[in-house]
Amino acid sequence: MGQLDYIASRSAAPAGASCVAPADSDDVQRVRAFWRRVERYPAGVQMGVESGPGRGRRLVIVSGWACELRILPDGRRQIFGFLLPGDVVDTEVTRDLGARGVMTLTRLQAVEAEGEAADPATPAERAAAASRREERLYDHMVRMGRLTARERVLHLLLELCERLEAAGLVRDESFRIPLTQELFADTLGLSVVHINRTLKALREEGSITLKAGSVTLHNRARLAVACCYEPPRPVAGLGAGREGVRRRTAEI
Amino acid sequence: MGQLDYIASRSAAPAGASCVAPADSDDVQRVRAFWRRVERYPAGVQMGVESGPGRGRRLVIVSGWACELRILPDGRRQIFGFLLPGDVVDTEVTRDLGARGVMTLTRLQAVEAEGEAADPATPAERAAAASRREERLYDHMVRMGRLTARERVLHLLLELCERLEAAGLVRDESFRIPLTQELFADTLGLSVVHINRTLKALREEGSITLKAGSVTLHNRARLAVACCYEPPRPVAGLGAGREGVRRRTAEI
DNA sequence: CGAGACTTTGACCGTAGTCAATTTATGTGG
DNA sequence: CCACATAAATTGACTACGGTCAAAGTCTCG
Repeated sequence: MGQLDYIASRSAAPAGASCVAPADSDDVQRVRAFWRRVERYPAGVQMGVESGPGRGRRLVIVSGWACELRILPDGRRQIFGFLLPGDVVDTEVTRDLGARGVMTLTRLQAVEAEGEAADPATPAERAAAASRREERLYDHMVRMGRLTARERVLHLLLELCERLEAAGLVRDESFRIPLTQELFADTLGLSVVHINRTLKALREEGSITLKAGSVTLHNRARLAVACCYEPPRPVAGLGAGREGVRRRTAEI
Repeated sequence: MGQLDYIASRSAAPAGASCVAPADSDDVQRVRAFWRRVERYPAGVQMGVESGPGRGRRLVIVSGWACELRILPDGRRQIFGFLLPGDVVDTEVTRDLGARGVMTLTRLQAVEAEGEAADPATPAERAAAASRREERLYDHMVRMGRLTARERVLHLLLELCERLEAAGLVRDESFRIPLTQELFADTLGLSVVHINRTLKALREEGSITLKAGSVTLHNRARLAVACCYEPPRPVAGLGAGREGVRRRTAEI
């Protein structure tokens, strides 16, 4: 992911900065090579359905959002999670149909991840990424199974903020969020109307600012407590005991 | 998993069958060797917390149930899924604390999976198992996010039936289920009281029989339709297109 | 038989869903 | 730059699914 980092830091440079470096420096060559490999997708399309030789690829998102989802036969829709810049879209698993689809939510730029050998990510890094991804699935289940509407929204926003921050896409606790309320609803297992009211309440109580596709979270620490959000553990860390185990596991 | 199969078919033999094979046959030796390796755990304990050299092991469940779960700071509990005979408990991931714990629900027997080399499961089989596991996580999200209480219960029962059937633990569409209503509730994101009423309704409408820790599903095909349950796809299978993609992905 | 865990039931409440109409973007073509 | 078309956001009125509280009934096990 060295190249992505490189590009990211580049584009993060102040817009007005003049670039007067020699046109054939190493950097310039690398950037050009990078952008030549970038693929573009429009918003609202399903990824990874080309069943040709292209399937089974691992794409790294450079910019834009996508989501993993399933649509039930009767039209109900469930979104499992979002794919943000820096995340890997595994087209292999994707074509696994009924189970899970991947859909772009915005225009998207992505580059194919190099093969195992050339991949700058170490096996340990890959494993860590997979582990974090799985943990996000668990978080999402907790959200839908045990949190109230208010908590669900906050919990999701905190996760997104955290991840976008890692991608350098958060400035002053605020970030762009290309989600309609319908997408929120299908993600959190709520109705659009209720999402609307919940957002309204959060705005009115001053917890968040949300307009024109940008969110600001006011006092993340407080919000995290309010919705049982725990930031992803650093790296290793040994497990602590947990209470609350019921004694008898009787029959039904 | 050849050994497990072997044992399973053994214990499935009619209870009254007399065993008069020579006491030192190959089979007998193998069975004895197998049972010598079996570890036993009581019900209601957290697995994989021993942080000694034992952690990071992969145990295959021989008999009994366990579940993966998380407990929130305020006591709310969410169960992510169940581990049944034949499933692998990955103690490695387990000690990853706050994220996910594994708790036995009954007395449990398990054997340590052999290392990569000696493991009779091919890499492809392992991958398939991992993929099926992930798919179950998606199923569970759909359950909690988009299904009604009635549907959630049916959907879960169908999944368990399917899996237990694969393990040879279903007879005449019925199987033993060591879950309290509280466990059901914490799995499906509902309250105990509501689980109770939902089960009552399902019983009264004749969809299921449920008593003394055994369930019978009446007309699985019909029930599957009633709750949008799709049995796990065979193996490969290419993805079909899916409709319902919204046009514009506007801002919030 | 008694204790504790589990199940069941009733009464009542509240969060979230549904339906439908209105308002506000966000485009798009002229 | 404006008019129109369409997607998205809002809002109100009403409903209902599911939660909470509390009490009583069952089942198991020591």
